[in-house]
Amino acid sequence: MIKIEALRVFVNVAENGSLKEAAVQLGRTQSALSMTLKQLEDELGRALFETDRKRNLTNLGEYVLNIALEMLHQHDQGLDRIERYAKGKSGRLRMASVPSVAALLLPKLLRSFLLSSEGADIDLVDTDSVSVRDAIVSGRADIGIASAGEGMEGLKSEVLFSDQLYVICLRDSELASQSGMIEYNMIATEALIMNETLIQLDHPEFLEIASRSHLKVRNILSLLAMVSAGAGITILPGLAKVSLDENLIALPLADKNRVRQVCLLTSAQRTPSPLVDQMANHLKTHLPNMANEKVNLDIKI
Amino acid sequence: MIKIEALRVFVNVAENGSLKEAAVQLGRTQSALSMTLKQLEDELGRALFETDRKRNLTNLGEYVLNIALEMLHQHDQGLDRIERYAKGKSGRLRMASVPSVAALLLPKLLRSFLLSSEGADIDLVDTDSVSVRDAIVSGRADIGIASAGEGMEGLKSEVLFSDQLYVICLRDSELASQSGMIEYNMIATEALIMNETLIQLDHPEFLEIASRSHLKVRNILSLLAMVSAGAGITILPGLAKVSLDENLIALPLADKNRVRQVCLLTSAQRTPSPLVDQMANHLKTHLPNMANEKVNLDIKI
DNA sequence: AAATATATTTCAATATTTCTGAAATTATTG
DNA sequence: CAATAATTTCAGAAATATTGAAATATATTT
Repeated sequence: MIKIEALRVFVNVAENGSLKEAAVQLGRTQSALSMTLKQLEDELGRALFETDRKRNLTNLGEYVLNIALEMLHQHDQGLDRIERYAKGKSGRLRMASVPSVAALLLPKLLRSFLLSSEGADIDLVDTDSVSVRDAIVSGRADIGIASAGEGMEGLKSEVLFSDQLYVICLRDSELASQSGMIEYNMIATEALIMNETLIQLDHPEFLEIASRSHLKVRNILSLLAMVSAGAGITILPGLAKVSLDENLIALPLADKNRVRQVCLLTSAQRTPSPLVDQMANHLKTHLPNMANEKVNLDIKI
Repeated sequence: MIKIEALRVFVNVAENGSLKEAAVQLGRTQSALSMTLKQLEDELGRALFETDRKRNLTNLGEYVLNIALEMLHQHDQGLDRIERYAKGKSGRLRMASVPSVAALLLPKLLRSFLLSSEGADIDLVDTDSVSVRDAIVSGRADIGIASAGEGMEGLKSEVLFSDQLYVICLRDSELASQSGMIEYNMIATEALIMNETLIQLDHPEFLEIASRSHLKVRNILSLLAMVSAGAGITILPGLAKVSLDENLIALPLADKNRVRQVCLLTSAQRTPSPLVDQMANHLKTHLPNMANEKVNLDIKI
């Protein structure tokens, strides 16, 4: 059986025109190469070189050189593809993320990820947490970033970071003049504009306030515009408040138990592709710090 | 280092969904395959199958299966091409032959040769012996069939068969009524039409006769037409006389020493391609018999 | 053309890799 | 949960590949 390594030896010797040189390059003895070539010639039934000096190829040698070059190229390329894929450096990765993370943290994170993995294709979709979970369960996405929630059927979830909640109101409002954390009773009389994050909040006092709200806005820009226009106040996770209008202010909520848990989601059924693992690790090691930096940086402003 | 044989094992196991089956097909023990796969997974750093039962592939397994199938196909095809070429079953072969052999013997011979060697391309050119030799020396042809002659510089030559010479004359001529072999003195008074073969004839008596000839015709059909028309007689090798006109007859020449030697010619410089060797062997084993059959068959008619 | 230098092959010992058979372990199925 | 089937593990055996030294062959120089 002709071995690919024998062809590699032959190509090397043929291109060097000498066993000696090839032996150095391949890190083997002359005699090892000599025997390999002999065996190859035996298997072909004819000589590959005109004399035992390896300067000139026979007709067969020329032919084998051509084919072998092609074979080795294809072979090495195939192995490279397999190895890159196995190391999570190539492949297709479909991500789904809530908008705040997608907009504020992922751009920088994905840039660094793509630098280390030439050949990876990433599709990023941003939607609300429910849709993110659904995308993972149904197989439309490989990896998700969303707040913790019910319906964890078939999902593997891991907390990436916790996001403190803030009350967003007009800078010149009465509420803004309060010092310290905001207790629920302090916003009991305010008009609360609901949003997706708040649906998870289950503190009894809050539920009471929420039940009196008649406005729910999904899109963050619209939500903040509403607050700017004096339509009421809202509550948002720290990340979502990074670029507030001049006339708005974010006041930390006193209830430290009710925070948004931002989770990494993957399918519990299928084994992750190497690229998914790679990305999961990348997210787990970098996202928490990035989130903290982002939120703290903003607080100081 | 990932070995091609490990990929072959993997593909076989993945397609069978079981080690047991694959072990039978590959003629190896289960444990051998198990170890090969383990080693492959170690090299990739991750599992190829979901469990140790080989029914379901991981994401990586699927990917490797696809690439490996392609790699194995290319590899096996490459080896096949090399082996076919080495065995003289493929390649390009340029032949040059004198017309008599090309027209009477080669059709059948090439047909049988091509049957045993799918993938061989043959170019056949027919010209006179001098041009055949030139084509070989100059590298325009790989193998030649021509009568022996001077200018053997750079040529390797081997006699394939000897061709008895015949006098060709009108059936109702005076010469035709002679019984037995034809001696030179019997044609001394005839008008001799020269042709390429006769240039090699160096018997003194013949040279004398030839010196009185004023007509040389190269093309055999024209030559025979001349004789038919009563322009004179000529002398041809046995092979050339296989399909004489009704009104012509071939009489064997008495001078047994002056025969046409039909030779196999190859270059003495370059090593022959496997296909050249193959064809040379084919010619050496089959042409002599075919030539005899052809000539004898004709004599009985 | 002999002498010297260079390259390759050969050979037997050794190292490495691969394979096997039996026992142990792990999944699957009724 | 037992019974069966499949796979893994392990140590020894077999097959392959590699080495170093000597022999042989080929180039170069004088």
